[in-house]
Order: sequence, then structure tokens, then C-alpha cells
Amino acid sequence: MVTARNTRRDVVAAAGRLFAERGYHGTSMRDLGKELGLLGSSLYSHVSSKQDLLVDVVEEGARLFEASAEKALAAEGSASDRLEALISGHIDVVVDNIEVARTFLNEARMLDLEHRSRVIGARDHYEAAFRTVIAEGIAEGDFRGDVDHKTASIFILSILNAIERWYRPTGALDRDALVAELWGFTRSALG
Amino acid sequence: MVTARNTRRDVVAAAGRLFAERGYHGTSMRDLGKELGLLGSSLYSHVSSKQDLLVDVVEEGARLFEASAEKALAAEGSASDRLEALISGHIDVVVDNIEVARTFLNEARMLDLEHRSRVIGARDHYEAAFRTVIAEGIAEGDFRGDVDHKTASIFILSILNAIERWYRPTGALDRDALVAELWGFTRSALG
DNA sequence: CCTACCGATCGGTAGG
DNA sequence: CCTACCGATCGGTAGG
Repeated sequence: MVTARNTRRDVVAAAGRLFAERGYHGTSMRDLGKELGLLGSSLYSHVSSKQDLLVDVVEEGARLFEASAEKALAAEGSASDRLEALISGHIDVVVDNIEVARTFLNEARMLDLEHRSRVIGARDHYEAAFRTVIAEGIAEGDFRGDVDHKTASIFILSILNAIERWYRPTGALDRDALVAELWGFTRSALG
Repeated sequence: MVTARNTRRDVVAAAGRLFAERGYHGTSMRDLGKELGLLGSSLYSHVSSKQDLLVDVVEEGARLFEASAEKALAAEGSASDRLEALISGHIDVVVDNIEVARTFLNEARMLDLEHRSRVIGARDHYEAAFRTVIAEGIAEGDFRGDVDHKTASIFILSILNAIERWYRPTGALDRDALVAELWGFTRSALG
């Protein structure tokens, strides 16, 4: 075999790349075909619609974040340790899957109602992990008693979700430094 | 006069609304016409292209944020006071101009290269205000000596720029409470 | 602001 | 995965 044909996975990966760069509505099936070296119409042997591709990319994003949270919550240690693990895991997901993360964060609203509702549910569930851990940290005395765990979780997630907007793998701040900076900022804000 | 005709301002305002909701590429000129009660083709007596509308909305956003920063920096008091004014002013801009702010934050990347560069420049200039004030606060002893003013300004702006994603005017957290929460969080993180 | 269009492009299908 | 299409919609124009 000299040149392998594209698989569905290839198509979904390329879709993630283009949706992240140009947006869902800014990407045509012909654009996507060109990215893979084939015609737009040929994509329909891999997927049944353009929306299908968005569903696949966004649900992959949801799975990655959910898996990260599950792992962080299962870790030993204090609530403060688990919050650090949540932050570190989130940064890993974004850094290692930047196109999927960007599409998940910016293009999920282009999903049809049914799928969008599912994603919003997953997002709420993920945010609840942060909220709970912060509340536990307050109860355990790791964090100040006068912080509002709801607002604090929104603020921390805001920082995490914005990373895709400025993070560059070749930049001055690498993954470890970013985790350290953000955890320092957060610890200080909550402590 | 019974029913006034639409002005260019009306058209730009409606464009901001739709671009914020559905994205630039998700909004057609016919959609926009319908929003205003006229045909898509009639919009061309007010603007010369769809891109023109995006330019107008985004540059209005840039002006609002720049004016807010200018006012905050001119205020009396310590660097810490000026940072609080920057945060409070930013929240005002978002809360009072949510569609413009959303379009500015999410759709500026759909601008053609020339205008996009200008917006990126304005954005950098705005971020520099935060960076400088934080650096001054460190120098004045208002903030801890071990915070990195670059990273801290990115983190604070991340929180500010995410407000459009979750803030609801009818929600539990009103403008004043939001300013108080965020300023408390920030002071604690930096102090 | 409407009528009446234009060429280009869109997502998608049938059949191989 | 390509050929050869389809109807719908796109941004935009001429002329009133």
C-alpha cells in the first residue's frame, strides 16, 4: 500500500482543525475535502452530514474534559490537591488537543438543539466538579471561608477556557510553567 | 412621520445582535434584512458590504474598551485603585453593550487581514494597560513581589472576557456584585 | 427601500 | 473516492 485512503478519524481530525481555525460556518465541505486531498462530495462516504462532523469533534472534546475531571477527583489528598489536579488536567487536555478544545469551546453553539443540550449538560457536570471541590476546600479550611464557590469556579474555568486563545506551544510559557502560574494565582485567590 | 426608515446605526446595531448570536458566517444579509423588516438587498443602500458591518461593530467595541481604559488610568489613587477601575470599567462595557462586546471578542478573527491587524493592535494596547498597572502595583508594594504581571494580566482579562458567556442581566449576580466578587478574587490573588 | 436579477458557492445525492 | 449533478442560498448590483 502506497497511499492509504482517509478514514473517518482523519476526516473528523481535519474538521476539528478547520472548525477551530475558521469556525463551523466558515468551513465548507469543499474546504475540508481540499485539506484531505479529495473532493467535498467524497466526504459523504465517511459522514452523512456536515453537522455530523461537528457532533463528533465536540463530543470528543466533552469526553476528554470529562475523563480528565474523573481522574482528578479520584486522586488522593486534600480538596486543594484535587483542585490542582483539575487545573493541571484541564491544561493537559487543551495543550494536547488544542483544535478539539477550540472547537468544543467556540463552535458547540452551532450544534442543533438536541446535541447542544447534551453538551451544555456535560459542561455543567464538569463545572460542578470544580464547584464541589472548592466547597470542600472551604469546609476543610484549605480555602478562605468568604469565597463564593460558584463564582470562584466560574472565574477559574474562565481562565482555563481562554488558554486556547493565547497559548502557543513554542511560547515563553510552557505547560509546566502555565500550571504553576495558574495554580499559584488560584491558591492565592482562594487562600 | 409614522414609521421612520432605518439608519446606518440601526443596521449596524442589528448586525451586532445577529453576529453575536449566530456568528458572522452564520448570519446572511437576508437574515439581517428580516431582523430590520426589509430585504437583504436593501441593506446595500446603507453599507457597501457585509464585511463593512463587521468592521463597524468590532471597531465600536474597540473604542468602548479603549475609552474605558483611558478613563480608569486617569483616575486618582494607587495602582491598586486603577486596577479596580479597569476591572469595573470593563464590566460596564460588557454589561451595557453585550452584543457589541460579544462580536468584538468572538468575531474579530473573521475580519480581513488589514482590519484584523488593527484590532489586534488595539487589543494589545488595552492589555498593556492592565500589565502596566499591575507592574506599578508591585513596585508600590500593593501587590506581592512574586506575581508575574504578564501572566496575571492575561488571567484577569480571561475572566473579564468570559463574562459575556455566562452573565445574564436577570441573573443572581448583578453588575455591582460581579465587580465586588472579581475585585475580591483579584486583590486576593495579587495581594 | 423594492424589483428583478447575477454568478458563485453551498450541502448533499445517484451511480459508479 | 470520482463524475456529474441538484435545488437552495449566498453576497452583491442595476435601475427605479
